[in-house]
Amino acid sequence: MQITSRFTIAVHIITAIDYFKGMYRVNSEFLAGSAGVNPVIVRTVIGMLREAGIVETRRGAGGAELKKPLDKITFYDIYMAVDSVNEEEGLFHFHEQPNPDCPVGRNIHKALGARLKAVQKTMEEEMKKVTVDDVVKETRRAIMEESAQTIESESNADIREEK
Amino acid sequence: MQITSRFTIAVHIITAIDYFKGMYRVNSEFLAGSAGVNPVIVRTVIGMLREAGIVETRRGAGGAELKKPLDKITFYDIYMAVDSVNEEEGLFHFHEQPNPDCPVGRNIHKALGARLKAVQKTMEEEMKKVTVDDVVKETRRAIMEESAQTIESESNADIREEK
DNA sequence: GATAGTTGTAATATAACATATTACAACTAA
DNA sequence: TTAGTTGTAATATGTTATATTACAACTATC
Repeated sequence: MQITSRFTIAVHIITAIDYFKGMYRVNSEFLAGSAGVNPVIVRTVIGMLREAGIVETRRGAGGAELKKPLDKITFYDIYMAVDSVNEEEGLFHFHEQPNPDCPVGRNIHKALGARLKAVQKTMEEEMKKVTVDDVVKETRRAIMEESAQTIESESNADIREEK
Repeated sequence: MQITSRFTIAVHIITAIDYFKGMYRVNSEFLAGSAGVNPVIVRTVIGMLREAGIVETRRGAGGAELKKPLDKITFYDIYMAVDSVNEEEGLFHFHEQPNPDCPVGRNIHKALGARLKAVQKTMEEEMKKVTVDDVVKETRRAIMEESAQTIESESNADIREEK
């Protein structure tokens, strides 16, 4: 099982909001086109990012913009914002009915649960060390290299642009 | 989304195999009763643990036993054995159709994927540090405390036993 | 202030996947 | 030979994520 794609969609959205700001009206339709998902999903994810104070949106006119500098938005912030993992249940799925009539069944949960929580914590701490800025910078670099190659190959000027 | 309960079931099974060895015939039915899951699930999980060289089973007579000492079985071993996370796809679910006509859409995957893989790696390294022995020891301690309390309270001798 | 375009959200549908269940052939200890 | 068990396939059920449809609330702009 995997952590919801809302997480990677959120990172994509934030990156795109930053990249296209000023160039396009960055609304849910536009972002949905970039990420290849449904506009309603984008609105849902953006709604969650808004509640977390990461983006700002406007009805009517449309368009989203960032409320925090990229290097202050960690993977953990996003992970929490989009409810990547159920708060109560945690990352690991427990089998729910260990037999209370069995000594192992009624006593393992505590020992196991504590250790799984610790593993999850380790992962989350690691996510605090990564920011969207890291992704944006590398993505921008990749885009530049891409166009550099196009020029290098002296092919022609049909540089593809997003619609 | 969560990591499959096969993982916690596997830890439970290994713990129970150790705890009840010699006392009961530890077959899939018995273990299913302890963990509160279907016997076929137990057989499936045990099958995966067998392929990983962690347990041994016998047809006919039934019963499973451990092939490795508890302190040599790490959470990571089990996590890998029961395919907790899809080998190719990883822990994080990527939105699969980022728009190739969009510079962000066709360039973000690499930067984002590398960082998610690193996070996953951190988690897995942490899982290598925990062994089933840790869980078994604490569970045994809990069981002892439990019966100590029963004696302490001088209630009576109706110490519950697994069926 | 009417209009056109957008967000926020509910309701529902579809798809994907995990777990449960049924069934039975292969096997083994006694 | 028998009784009991494993291994596994096939199928059912349940749960969750994502997609889709629909529309009221809202806002910039003409």
